[in-house]
Amino acid sequence: MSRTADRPAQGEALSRAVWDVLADQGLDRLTVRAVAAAAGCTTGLVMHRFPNRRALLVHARELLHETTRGRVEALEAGAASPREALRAVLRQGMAIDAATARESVVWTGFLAAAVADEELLATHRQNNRAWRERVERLVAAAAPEWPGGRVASVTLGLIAMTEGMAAFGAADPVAYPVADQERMLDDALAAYGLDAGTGRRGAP
Amino acid sequence: MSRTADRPAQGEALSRAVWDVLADQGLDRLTVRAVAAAAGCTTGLVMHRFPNRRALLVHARELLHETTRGRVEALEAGAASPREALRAVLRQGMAIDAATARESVVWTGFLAAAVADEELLATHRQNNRAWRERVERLVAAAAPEWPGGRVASVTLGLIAMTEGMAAFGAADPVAYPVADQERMLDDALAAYGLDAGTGRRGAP
DNA sequence: TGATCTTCGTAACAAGCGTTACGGTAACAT
DNA sequence: ATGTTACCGTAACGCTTGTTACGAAGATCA
Repeated sequence: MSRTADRPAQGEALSRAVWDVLADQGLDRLTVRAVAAAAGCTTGLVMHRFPNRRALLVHARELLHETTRGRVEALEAGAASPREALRAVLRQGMAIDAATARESVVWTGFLAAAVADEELLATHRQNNRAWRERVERLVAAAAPEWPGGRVASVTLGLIAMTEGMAAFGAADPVAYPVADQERMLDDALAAYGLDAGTGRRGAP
Repeated sequence: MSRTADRPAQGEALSRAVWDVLADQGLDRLTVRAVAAAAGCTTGLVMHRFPNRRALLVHARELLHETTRGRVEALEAGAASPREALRAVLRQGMAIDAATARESVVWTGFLAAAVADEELLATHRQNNRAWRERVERLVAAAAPEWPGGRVASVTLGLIAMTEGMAAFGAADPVAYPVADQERMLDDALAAYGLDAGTGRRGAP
């Protein structure tokens, strides 16, 4: 990287470098030197843009949050019905392509790192609760006649299921192909009475 | 630890030390010195019992596998019916007490470490596939009339759900109390037609 | 064109890591 | 009681890490 190309492109390259190292080397290998090597620069530039190593972590954490949030909101806005919106949002939470599989790996890494890091743990809880509330709104819109208790329980089942599936699929894509993941989701939605085909629960 | 107390007790204390460090300090803090400090000895003893750091990891990994396998087999053997066996086995996979929550933390740590460790990744896939096959047998026994495709899909939904629930519950026990986890599991089993109350699917 | 300032590469530091080698001490056999 | 053996604490090595300080090179403006 030459001297002073342009700031935003450099910042983006650095973000991608952080993301790359985190995704295919793990969180404990996210060293300043590894990020510099992935970005094609030296540690001087990295330490000039980030005050310390922790700033790299929180930056990647925000990157993960913004990426998923943007995709989820686009899917939610572009869905034809509440039930299709619910399905699309849950689907992107699994490991259905290279991007989501990488996100699952990074997410798992942050979850593991949150054990010994109070700040990462706090942001995890905040994002996770926001995610649950979002899916709860989608479930409530997909089944307006349900009482709150059922909405909460079904939401919990769905987000836990997709989260676990993302972990499984990312760690063993051969054993958990995309078609199996999608069938699992559709079967679960149908079992809960949330399949898009039938308009309301119990209707033919 | 005094000199030459007795070998098995010392080995067990060392195993517990490895487990403790792993559970409440994370995998990247699992250093030889940290294990020695947790066991109340020096690094000399640790390096005498384990050839290198990796041996600590594989030891803890086997410990995790043996612990869960023993508990699962005991629950399966002591269950009154196939459906109760299924429920009991799935229930222990969530974060329902201090022990299972710790196991979930350790499991997440190993999953995150498997990103950059081919051997850990291989053992993860092996254990995970064995786990899926076990639950598939339980589901098939709980619903003998189901075709294989439905057994596989429902099994996948159940193991993904409990795995994600374990991760959520371990990271945020306040937001995911045990009662909510159990209700989620029971609601899911009922939605799939696997609740213990009704003998067979659709029967009153 | 030359002064100045921002930008970033280079180099070094202390700290912590895995690992190894060595010496001392407890246990055991005779 | 004494020699032998196995066990384990001590200390050091080389390596990697985060972090800091310094200097050079290009951009900016007069």
